[in-house]
Amino acid sequence: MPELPEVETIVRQLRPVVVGREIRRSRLVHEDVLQGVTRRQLLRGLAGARIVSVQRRAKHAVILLDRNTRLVIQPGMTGSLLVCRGTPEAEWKRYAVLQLKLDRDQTLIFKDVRRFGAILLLDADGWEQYDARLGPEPLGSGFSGRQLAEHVGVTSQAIKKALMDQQRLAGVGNIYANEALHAAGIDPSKPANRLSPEAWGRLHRHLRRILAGAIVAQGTTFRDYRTGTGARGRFQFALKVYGREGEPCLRCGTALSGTHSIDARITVFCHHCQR
DNA sequence: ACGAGGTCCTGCGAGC
DNA sequence: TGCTCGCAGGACCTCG
Repeated sequence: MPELPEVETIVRQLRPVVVGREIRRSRLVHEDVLQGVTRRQLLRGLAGARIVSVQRRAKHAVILLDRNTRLVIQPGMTGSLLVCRGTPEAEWKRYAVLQLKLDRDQTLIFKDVRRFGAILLLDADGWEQYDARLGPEPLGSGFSGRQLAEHVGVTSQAIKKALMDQQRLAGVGNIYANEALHAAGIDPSKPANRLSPEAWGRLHRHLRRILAGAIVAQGTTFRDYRTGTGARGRFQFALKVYGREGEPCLRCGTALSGTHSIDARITVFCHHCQR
């Protein structure tokens, strides 16, 4: 389940390989991942285009083409973006959704087993609207605890749900929301608008620390996630709560609780440390 | 504006 | 051994 650190890892690896490359051939295997674009429009939009840059926004990879259009890939839960030279291994091709043959013998593959992911092709206006619907980047320079509170703390929703709302804050999903709330000692079910300024400060600090650390570790591979070269991340070894339901809290020893009561997603927390 | 719940899709593992 | 079923959940949708 690629979140901010996973997608950041992927785009950092893709960037040196694919920037400047020309798309020679495109193959779209599944159309159900297309959003707001038809097969014909996509293939025509990609044919012969040159890749200008590869960026990340929220949990999405954004490939800028020399026609001022952007190929946006949302990996969803099980999506991976992979590059290789020559022929990709069979495992990559098996669940390929989109395969791009580039010059210099490079291949870029978007594979997605469950196809919860999405592919968009946006013009400048479309991108502006897309970008505007996403909240601020938590690792952006100048992103403060105060800004976090202003964007996330304006709702009575559970803080965990609000944290994962991409319109309020970009890039945080279930794993890092669980981790950050535990590190900050905040009850995931607490209404977001009831956090104290001190709590926002702690959450801001720990969220950024955890996201940055996860990028260094090249992300969390729980099941499907792979880096841009097909390797596993290493942050799963640094997780303090996610996947540790029933095991002792590493801070106080209390058995960690697990619940699906917030947004129907697994929430793991320490009822002793998180108030 | 909120929570609850459904939808998309497939692999995997638990349980019978 | 072989089957069914629940679970994993990002983004989006409807309903009350």
